[in-house]
Amino acid sequence: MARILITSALPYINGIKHLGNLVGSQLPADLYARYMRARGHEVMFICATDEHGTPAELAAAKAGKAVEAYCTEMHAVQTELAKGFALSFDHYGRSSSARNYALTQHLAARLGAAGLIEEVSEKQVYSNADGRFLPDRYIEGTCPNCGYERARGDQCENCTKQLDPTDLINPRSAISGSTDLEVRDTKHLFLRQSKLRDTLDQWIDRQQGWPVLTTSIAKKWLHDGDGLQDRGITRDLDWGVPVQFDGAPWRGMDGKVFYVWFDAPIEYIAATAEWADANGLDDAAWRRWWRTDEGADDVRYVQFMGKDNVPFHTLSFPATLIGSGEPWKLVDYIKSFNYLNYDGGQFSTSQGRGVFMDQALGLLPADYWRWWLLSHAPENNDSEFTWENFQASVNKDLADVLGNLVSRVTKFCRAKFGEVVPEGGSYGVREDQLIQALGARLRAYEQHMEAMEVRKSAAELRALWVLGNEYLQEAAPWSVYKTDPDMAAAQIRLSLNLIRFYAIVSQPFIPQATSKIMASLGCTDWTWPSELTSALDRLETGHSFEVPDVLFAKMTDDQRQEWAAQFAGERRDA
RNA sequence: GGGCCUGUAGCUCAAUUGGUUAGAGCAGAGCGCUCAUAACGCUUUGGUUGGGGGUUCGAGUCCCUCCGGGCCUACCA
Repeated sequence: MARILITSALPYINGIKHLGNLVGSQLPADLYARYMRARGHEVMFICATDEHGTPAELAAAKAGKAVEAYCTEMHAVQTELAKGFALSFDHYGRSSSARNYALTQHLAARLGAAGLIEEVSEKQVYSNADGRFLPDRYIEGTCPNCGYERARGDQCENCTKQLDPTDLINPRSAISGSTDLEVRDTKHLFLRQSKLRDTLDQWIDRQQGWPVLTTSIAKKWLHDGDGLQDRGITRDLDWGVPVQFDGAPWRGMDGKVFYVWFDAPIEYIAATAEWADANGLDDAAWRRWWRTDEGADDVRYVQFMGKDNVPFHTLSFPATLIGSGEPWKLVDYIKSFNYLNYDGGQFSTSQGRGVFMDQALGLLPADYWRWWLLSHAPENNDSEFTWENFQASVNKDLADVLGNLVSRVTKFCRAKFGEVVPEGGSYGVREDQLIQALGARLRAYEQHMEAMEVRKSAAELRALWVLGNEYLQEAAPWSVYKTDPDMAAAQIRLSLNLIRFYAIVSQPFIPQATSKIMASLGCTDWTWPSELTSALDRLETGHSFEVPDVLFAKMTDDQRQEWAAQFAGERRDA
């Protein structure tokens, strides 16, 4: 039994996440966590809301709420949606927790003591009307290069030229539109990542089998231009972890907070501490996952994230942990994902384009979405959601191949033998062949799951389901029953056990439907079927069950058309 | 501009890293079955692997070039 620490990239607090966000981190992380638990490993699966930063403040202001209250509310909403999608976090924390404040400040102090923090004075644009400093991209104006009137302070979206906010003609606040802007001096802390460049480079080189997407992004940042740049880790904001605190190795940083990207990954650790607190456990309980000197040496740590998160997880966060000089557990494997597009364009939180988590659950049960998203996960390329593809996939895979198999077996049994595992007969050559075929495919499935090959795992799982239909067709118990009821009984006995087998191995993908199957079978033994022969004998003669309701109702053409139209534009309540 | 990824059947994707005749699912066609959610099974039609050139005994895979798609480029997160 191994110990596996799993973190999903933290969803940002400013609204409900769309399906692209979901499939990029939380959902595959959940798949892996569920699988590893099913295999009997000790798993710690951590996620949290990422609550700091300018967008959170603006979203709260837009909602007419104090930022803290807004975040509390949105955290509750996201927690419910996570439950709705059956995401099996051991803890779903908050980056605004007291634990994260303390740990962020602790690590910053350690970095300061190690000479890895530098104070830098900068000039930054301040908006009098908004009463805040503006990040570059929150300043709009006319591009000096192409004349585009809605160029942002960091880059012109029209001509793609890199800009400095002071380059803009007629600059204005993107928040209020105010032109009452001025350049002010402000002091910030920079993390001297450049001093750790070689250390990080060698650390990346030592990693085996990481996705190209992960390593290529890290290498690019390490070697592009002058190499890894130092990074500002503080901001002039109200909401966040205070930079000035007791014991801080710097002065004059009152009123500033740490940059959201500095404290967010630290929340992985802090959330584990929150987990311990929530369960009445002591510090040793969480430290054995994170401190290599306190038991984390044998932990395997896997992170899941979209590709936009990679630089922070391959460079900044490791720099923070390594630079602290303390024996924190570093990530062992980073599984990164490309983007999921929506019907010819990008999902967009700001534009309300695509299907969002709350809306999805309002249309269909979570398993439909889980299955489609995971079986089409954007592992090698960006992938695309279309309603046609979604309908075809879930109807065929879930309703026809799996759901209908459960239905035909249980209903046939009820009709001929009653709702009880029938006795009589014995397994023959055909049954042995089935068990052999199942074993081969199960091993392939296990290997893909271990390797976090999500799409391949889904394909292999589906192939396992197909074996059941093939067997049933060949065995034809409805026909055999007429001349040899005992043999038909044996065939159905195996088929009922086969359904249980499918429930167990499919659980990581479709936990809600598989729970229904197991409940119908009156079985609570979810032991992974490593020993196939005995696993397929688990439901014994005389064991009673109930025919389940239709597991997966099909998505109709009318629904598809209605939903495609409904989600063609922007969401109205955004 | 620079970097990375990518282009394979009508659609969505594979191809053990250069090795026999490029494979699956869906869609299409034909047959079978009648237990089942008009479900299932069997058979089958689809490919000059984006175009062109090169290396090699051998290229989907490596190199060059052109065309198309995507992402990143450090103050959104």
